[in-house]
Amino acid sequence: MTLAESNSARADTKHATRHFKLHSDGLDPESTLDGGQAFRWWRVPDSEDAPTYDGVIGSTAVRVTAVYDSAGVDIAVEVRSDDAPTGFQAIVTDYLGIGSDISELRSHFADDPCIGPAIAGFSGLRLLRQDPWECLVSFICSSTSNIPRIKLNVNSIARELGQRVGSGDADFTFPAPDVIAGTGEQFLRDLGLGFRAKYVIPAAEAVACGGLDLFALREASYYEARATLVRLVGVGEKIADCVLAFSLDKSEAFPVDRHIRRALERWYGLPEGINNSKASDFARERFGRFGAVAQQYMFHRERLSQRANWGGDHTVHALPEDR
DNA sequence: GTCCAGGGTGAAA
DNA sequence: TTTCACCCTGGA
Repeated sequence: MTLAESNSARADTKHATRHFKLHSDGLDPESTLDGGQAFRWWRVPDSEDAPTYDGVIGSTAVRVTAVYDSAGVDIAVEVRSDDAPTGFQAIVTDYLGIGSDISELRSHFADDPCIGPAIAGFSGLRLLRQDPWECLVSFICSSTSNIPRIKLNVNSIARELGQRVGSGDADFTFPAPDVIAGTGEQFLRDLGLGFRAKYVIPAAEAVACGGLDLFALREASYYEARATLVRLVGVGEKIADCVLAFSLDKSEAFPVDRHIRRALERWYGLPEGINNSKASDFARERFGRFGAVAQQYMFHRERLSQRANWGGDHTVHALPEDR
């Protein structure tokens, strides 16, 4: 759903349910919402017992909590905006990737040297289905950056140019392409985007004028969609693959960055120094339509292995267990 | 305080 | 195919 659609839907209902639960089959909010797919989710302080995140989906501010009950882990959603669009429960379900069958990934790759142990010990990581425009800008911002800074940049854009939809510090919509296009490169530089500012503006103009229809890429083939995205200045294969995987339904996309390349070299014997494009080809060949989710498990594992308290033996024992 | 790495890309060599 | 500049923030 586009921002415009969600805004018009919003006018229809003023009385959406403010609290609801979703059967998520064990979704883990931390790794899914704050694991590097999306950059506008914030951990609610002191929520160790029930990991809780605040964020905005479309034009609605929400609070997402992992609930542990007798039926297993489930997800509780609280609407923090004044109202929510019709069918908001379905919108959240869609956004969170609930319904994707993780058991199929397990059965196919249980014996995989890298992600086998990861999915055996930890099945809560899901692929989000984000808004393509926000996703595109987020990953343009990711170039030679780090996750804290990407979050800073993307949230600065929302705070300065989006509409307020809640009382929290980060409760803003992500601004539409024409709004961003109307500001200019210097404005984004002043927000701290650095050289990435000169990539965001042309992308915003292309989407705003209709020259680039991001939603149409959901219907296109993987290679066709990737070729389209890569035409944007500042969007190479890695960033295109992230947008394709996290917002455009391309489950075979396999973004390769320095971490993933290192993992592929270590676990699958790829020659050291192989270029990212070839590494991505190898992974797509190996993982097929599970590429995108496999890459997330790989990325998650690499991140954990770098944290001191997770040790460095890279075994299943170094991974968090299902609760 | 300094130093350095960080979910890359595009242009030049 | 390889090398380098591009911005600048957070953490060591």
